[in-house]
Amino acid sequence: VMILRSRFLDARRKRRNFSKQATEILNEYFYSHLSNPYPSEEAKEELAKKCSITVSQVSNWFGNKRIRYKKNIGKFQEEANLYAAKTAVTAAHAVAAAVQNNQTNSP
Amino acid sequence: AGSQKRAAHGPQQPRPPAAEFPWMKEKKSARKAGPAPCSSSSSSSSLPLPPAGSPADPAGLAEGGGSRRLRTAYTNAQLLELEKEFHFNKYLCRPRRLEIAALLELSERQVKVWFQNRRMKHKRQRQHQEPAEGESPGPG
DNA sequence: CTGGCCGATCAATCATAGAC
DNA sequence: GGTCTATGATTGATCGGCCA
Repeated sequence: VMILRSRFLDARRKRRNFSKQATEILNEYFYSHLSNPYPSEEAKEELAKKCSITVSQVSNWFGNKRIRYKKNIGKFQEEANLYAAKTAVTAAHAVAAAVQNNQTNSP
Repeated sequence: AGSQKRAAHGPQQPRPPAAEFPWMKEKKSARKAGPAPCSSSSSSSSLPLPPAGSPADPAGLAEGGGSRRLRTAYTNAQLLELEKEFHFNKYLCRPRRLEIAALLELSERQVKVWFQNRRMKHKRQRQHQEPAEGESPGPG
């Protein structure tokens, strides 16, 4: 019975999935930073802007994504493959830049 | 000494990092949660009595390092009292906390945590209210 | 050294949207 | 119309840093 549902005041009553474009952007970031998928406050703001959602929603998305990913890595293999391929190109550029930076900055 | 990831050079290996990074390991051991608010005249379950829903009672087997304490589902009455107090002051002093804890049969720690989380939520709600003034629940 | 607060995060759960 | 999964939001509780 919905008698004391009590939750009738929560916002999660009616939620809507993010746009395909937003999910794409978030996933791209997530899988391109799989070694440390913890965007900074600034990065969150940037993502929020690009996805047309709030910073809190970005935080929620990453929080859910991290937990669900590690709880079922196998389930995300396909997705990981998909975005890994997409980010592979970008990664190559990043590596190149890193090498350049590494040479000019040796420990 | 940089922490470069061990990326195998497999041109024909579109295999994802599949590697398990530190963040994938579980954290927050989450040990205790209900240290019993030392109730003298209470032989019944000191734990937050489960509502009609009865969200299970795994607390029974929550001992020995390794067990995960489930999130305590506070009752409507407890939340009501906590919110009432929060409306009165956003911060609690120790004496007051003691009272609330005893009254709701919660530990001081739980009351403290509840207020902290509440304050954070309060702050968050202001963020979506200040930037935009036109707010209408719109029953539809 | 102790204790409270803040900010971020975790982990479980709620409630709904979507697939079948 | 109903079940099962995917997904966003909520929230009790923890971790680390800061400060008196």
